[in-house]
Amino acid sequence: MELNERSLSILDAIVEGHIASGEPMGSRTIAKRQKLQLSPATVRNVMADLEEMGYLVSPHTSAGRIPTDKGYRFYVDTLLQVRNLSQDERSKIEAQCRTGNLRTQEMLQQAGRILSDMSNHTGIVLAPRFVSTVFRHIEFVPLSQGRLLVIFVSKSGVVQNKIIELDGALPTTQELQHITNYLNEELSGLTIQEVRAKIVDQMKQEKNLYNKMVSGALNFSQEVFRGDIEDDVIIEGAANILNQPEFSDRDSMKRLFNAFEQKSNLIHLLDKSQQAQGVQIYIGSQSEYQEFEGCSLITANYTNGTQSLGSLGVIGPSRMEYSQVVAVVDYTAQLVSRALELESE
Amino acid sequence: MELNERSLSILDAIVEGHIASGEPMGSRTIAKRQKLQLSPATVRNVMADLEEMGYLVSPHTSAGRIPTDKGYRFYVDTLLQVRNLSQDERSKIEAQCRTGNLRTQEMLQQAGRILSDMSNHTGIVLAPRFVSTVFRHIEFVPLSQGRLLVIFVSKSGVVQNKIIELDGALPTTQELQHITNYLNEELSGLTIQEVRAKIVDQMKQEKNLYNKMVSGALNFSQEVFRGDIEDDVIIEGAANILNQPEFSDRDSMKRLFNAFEQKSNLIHLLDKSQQAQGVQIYIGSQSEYQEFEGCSLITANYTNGTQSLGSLGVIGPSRMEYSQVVAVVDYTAQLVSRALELESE
DNA sequence: TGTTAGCACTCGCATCGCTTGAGTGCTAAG
DNA sequence: CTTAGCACTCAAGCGATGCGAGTGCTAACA
Repeated sequence: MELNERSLSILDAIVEGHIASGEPMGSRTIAKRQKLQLSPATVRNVMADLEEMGYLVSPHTSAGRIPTDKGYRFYVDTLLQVRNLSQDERSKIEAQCRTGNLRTQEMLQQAGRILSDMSNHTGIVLAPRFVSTVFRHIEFVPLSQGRLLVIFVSKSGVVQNKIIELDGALPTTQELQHITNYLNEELSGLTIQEVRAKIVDQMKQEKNLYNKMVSGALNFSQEVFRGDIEDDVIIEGAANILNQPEFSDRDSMKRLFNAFEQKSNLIHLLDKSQQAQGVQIYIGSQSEYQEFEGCSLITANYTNGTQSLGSLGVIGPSRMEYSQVVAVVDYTAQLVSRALELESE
Repeated sequence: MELNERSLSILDAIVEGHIASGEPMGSRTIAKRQKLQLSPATVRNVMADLEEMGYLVSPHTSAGRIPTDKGYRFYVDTLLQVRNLSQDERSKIEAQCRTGNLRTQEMLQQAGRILSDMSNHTGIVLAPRFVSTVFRHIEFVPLSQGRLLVIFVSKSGVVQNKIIELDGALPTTQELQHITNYLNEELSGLTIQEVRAKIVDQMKQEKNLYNKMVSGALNFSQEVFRGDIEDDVIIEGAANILNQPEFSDRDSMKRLFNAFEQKSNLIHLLDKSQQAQGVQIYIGSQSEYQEFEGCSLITANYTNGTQSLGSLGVIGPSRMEYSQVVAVVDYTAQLVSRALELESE
């Protein structure tokens, strides 16, 4: 079934009207604000069709219509006109985004705050995924009881650390120094993924050489780079959830806040979006996670010029001003990309 | 005005009853549950007195009485019987608190989660204050554009980093190596505060020596240790706020969540409690911050055996089971202290 | 003098019935 | 195909009412 010009225009008016007012839209209201002069009755007929096709529902018999998830989906895919940010808004974002000599982590946090402020929803940022960051520097600090603190620095200046526990003897300070030098020289400039591959590769080659020093270092390195460092999600403005009338019932609020605390599902979604180009929009249950029922998630990936590093976005009720939020997310992602590009020169 | 035995007992019953049920307590209810057999009328008389003295209020004419902040204060100071944790609860906390080879940061986060879970409120942990941690190790990683990444490791294994921007020339790799060695040898084992003092001290001494190498290093070090690294607050279970009927209105929820996001006031309170010994209880507006109206904060400091490092606690509505929460906070602080004690051996 | 029973009074809250108005679907005429 | 008209539905607001929990006061009692 095709949607003709008129249906599109009416659907558009309903979605935008509902986004603006929060109320169900009635035929009269739509008929009034419509350019093409139509009577309420006609609008009602079209609305009935749209409801049948699953784009609209009415919350109860004598109320107007509101968009379904499918309706929103169609709207953002087909009807949405992304507005341009005003000069004012741009410079506001830029001013906030002054990287100065912020650490990358702080810069990303700042980005999250901007997303939250400018959208009035919740801003989220997936920090550069550890396994795909470019390795710059490694350092070891012996702790007590055979435990070794390993500090990684990525090319973009993100610091991560973990503790490894050694069954055997702790390397001597000197050995450690050698290993540190070796790793810093050999592995700098590779991503963690590549580092892992390289270690395995070299272990094969060295196998028969019996170069004790190197093979010891390799064994040790494998230990160091094994296992995951948890990925970091930055969430800013979660309290804005409380402003949204759609989340007035405790349950959905609780669900959302739990999702924020658990993070794992959020990471999964953001990760998916990191692998895509440009702005992605996930709507309600289509995002496959129950927690996000009634929510939309607007994300974009950011890069260092060549490679996608992470993603950022906004989460809020399905009824949000997509036009505004998409623009903000897009622009913020661009700024972050630019900052990281400079950073990693 | 003195409170006699009977008044105390009645106040106690009112506070505990209200904590348990959430409802205002009427004279009949109290008269029933009372050991000393009294008629409702007598109880009413006493209640009227207690109200006059500011320990109770009635939300409206025909409702029972609820405790005021002053009432709660009196209750926790005088009447509260801290219950002992059951073996079950203890081992539950211990099991969760398994330090394993967690990093200190993770261990503290875990503690926050326990506090939240066991109390059904929000758990907060003030990580060891940076300026009073014992310095173990420092490392420099040059970044692009004259910026230098400085990584600090404290004795307890907490990693902090910051970026400094150098106006002048970046030291050469070799100079940096020297400075690193110098700092690691000279300063290891001091707190950051002491480090700062020592640098200033040495600068005075070296002033006339024209030992270029050392004075260069000192100048540089001063730069490195200048300024603050923000203190870290871990907040777990913020969503539990949503379970509390007392925060059902949007406003107070919003206030609280904003306080969580801003953190600064929370840090201030926790810091105060870090300097005290044992369990502290702040009630409602007595905590001097408006955001925490209607809230109580129960905290305890933790140590590494010799020195107070930070503090942790639970924040929730004034109407909370103090008896339970105080026990949990106390025990968790003990466990964390013990873990850090081992750590820093 | 302190305690208690009794009683009148207050007030929040839930319930019920009513009205109102927004909105719909259907039908028949243009 | 569009539109006017009409009967119908239903949420929401409003006022009246009754109920019950709880109080304060007074007078009687130990």
